[in-house]
Amino acid sequence: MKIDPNSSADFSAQIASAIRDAIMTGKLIVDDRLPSEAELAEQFEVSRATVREALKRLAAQSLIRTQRGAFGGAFVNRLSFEEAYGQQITTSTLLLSMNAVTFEVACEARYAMERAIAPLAAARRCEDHLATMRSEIERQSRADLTDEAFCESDVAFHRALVDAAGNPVLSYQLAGAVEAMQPLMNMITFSARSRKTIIRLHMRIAEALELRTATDTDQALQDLCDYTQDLGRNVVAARSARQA
Amino acid sequence: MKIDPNSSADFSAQIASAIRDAIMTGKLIVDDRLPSEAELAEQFEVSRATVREALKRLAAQSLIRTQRGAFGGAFVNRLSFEEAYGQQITTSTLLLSMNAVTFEVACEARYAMERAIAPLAAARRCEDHLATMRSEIERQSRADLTDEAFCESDVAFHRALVDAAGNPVLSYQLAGAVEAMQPLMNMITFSARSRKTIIRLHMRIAEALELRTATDTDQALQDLCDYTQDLGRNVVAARSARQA
DNA sequence: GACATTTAAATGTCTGACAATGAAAATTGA
DNA sequence: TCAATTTTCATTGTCAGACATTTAAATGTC
Repeated sequence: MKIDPNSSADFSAQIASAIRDAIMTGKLIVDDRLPSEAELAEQFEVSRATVREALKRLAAQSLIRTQRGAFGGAFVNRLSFEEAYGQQITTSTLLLSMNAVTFEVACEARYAMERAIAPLAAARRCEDHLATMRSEIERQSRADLTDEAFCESDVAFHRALVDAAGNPVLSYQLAGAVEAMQPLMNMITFSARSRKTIIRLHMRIAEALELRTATDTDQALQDLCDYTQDLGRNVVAARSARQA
Repeated sequence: MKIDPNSSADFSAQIASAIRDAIMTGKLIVDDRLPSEAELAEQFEVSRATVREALKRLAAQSLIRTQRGAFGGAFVNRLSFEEAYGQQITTSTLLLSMNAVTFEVACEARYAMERAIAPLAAARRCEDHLATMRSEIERQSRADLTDEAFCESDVAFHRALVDAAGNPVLSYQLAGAVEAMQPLMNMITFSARSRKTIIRLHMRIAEALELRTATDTDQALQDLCDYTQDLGRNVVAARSARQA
C-alpha cells in the first residue's frame, strides 16, 4: 500500500480511499483489526496525524470503529441497518434542502417508493404494525396536538407502514423518503392541510392493510399523494399571489 | 459552541456533530465559510489537530470542501446528486455484503423499487433513453462478451430505465438498488443464467417503454424479477446439494 | 481461586513548527 | 492607463515529538 505524492488529493484522503477499497473488495472483513496508527504511518510513510485524519474519514462513514487501550485499535465495522438509516436520512435531507428540488418532484418520488411496498405490506403486516398505525391515528386525532407532534406521528405512521413490508432492505431504502421528505412536506403544507382529511386517508390505509387488500392500500396512498400534491400547488400559488 | 469534556464521544466527533447540526438546521448555508482551523480551535478550546479531525469527518460526508491558500478555508458544500449517488452505492454495497441479507430479500427490494418507476418511465422516456437501452441490448447480444462486461451493460440498461422516469430524487434513491444490488446478483447467478432469456426480457421492457405502456413495462419487470428469483433459488439449491 | 495492582500498547490530545497554496494586493513595464 | 508580473500573507497540509487516558492482559497478593 503506497500513496502518490503527486496526486491532487490529500494524503489522508488517499489513505482513506485505499482502506475503503480494501474493505469493499473484501480484503478486510468485518471485525478485522487494522494495523495500529503508528504502523499505518510507517507503511504509508506519513505522520501519525495524517493517518488519524484518514481514519476519522472512515469512522464518519461508519466503516471502522476504534477502541482505546492495549489490544484496542481500529476495527472494520459491521455497517448496521440502523447506522445506514441515519446516513440515508442525513444525505436525503441535505440533498433536498441544498438542491432546487420542487415540491412536486420530491412528493412524486416519495409516494412512488411508498406505493412500491404496498403489496408487500398488505401481505405481511402483522398485528404490531396495525396497532402502531392505529395508535398514531388516535394520537393524530387529538385536538391539542402541536404541528410538530402531528408531523412526528405522521412519520411514525408511515414508518410502521414501511416496516410492515418486512424487508429490511426496503426499510433502509425508504428511510430517506419517509424520515427526510415527510417532515419537509409537512413544513411546507402544514398551514394549508386538513388534519381530518389526512387522518381519514390514514384510516383507509390501515383498514386496507388489515383486510390485506393491496389495491385499496395502493389507492389510498395514491389519494394521499394527490392530496399532498394539491396542497403543495396551493401553497406555491398562494405564495406567488402574495408576492404580486 | 462548546463541547462536553465528560461526554463519552471524542472531541472531534462532538465538534463534527455540532457543525453538522448547524448545516442541517440551516445556521450554515451552502458556500458559507467556516472559521479557520485556528479560530475553530480557539472557539472550541481544543488543538488545531482535533479540529482538523472533525473537519475531515465532515469532508468524508461531502458536507464541506476545503481550499488552501489565503482566503481559502472550509466551505459548506452543496451536496450534489452525483456525490449522493456515490455514497448511496457505497453504503448499499456494504450493507448487503456485511449483513446476512438473503438473495430473495435483496431481489425483492430491488425489483419493488424498480417497478415503482415503471409508470413514470413509460410516460416520460425520451429517445435518448430508448437509444441507450437498445445499444446495451445490442452489446449484451455479442457472443464474445465477458461476464463482467455483460453485468456492466446490464447495470447501464437499468440505469437508463431509472433515468427515464425523469425524477432525480428517484434516480438517487435507486442508485443503490441498481448499482449495488445488480452486480451482486449477477455475481451469484452468472453461472446459471441464460443471457438469451435476460436479453429477451430487456427487449420486452424496451418495447413497452417505446409504446409507453406502463402495464407491459411492469409485467416485464415482474417477469425479470421472477426469473432472477428462480435463478437464485437454483444456485442456492445447487450449492447445498454440492455440500451434501 | 478471587481480588488488587502493575504493565504495556493503543488511541486521544496538545504544541510548535514548516511547507505548499493561491487569491489579493502591490509593483512593474509598455 | 492598463496588462503582466511579483510579492504578500492567511490558510490548509504535513510533520515530529510529547503527554494523557484507556483498557485488557499479566502479575502479585491473600
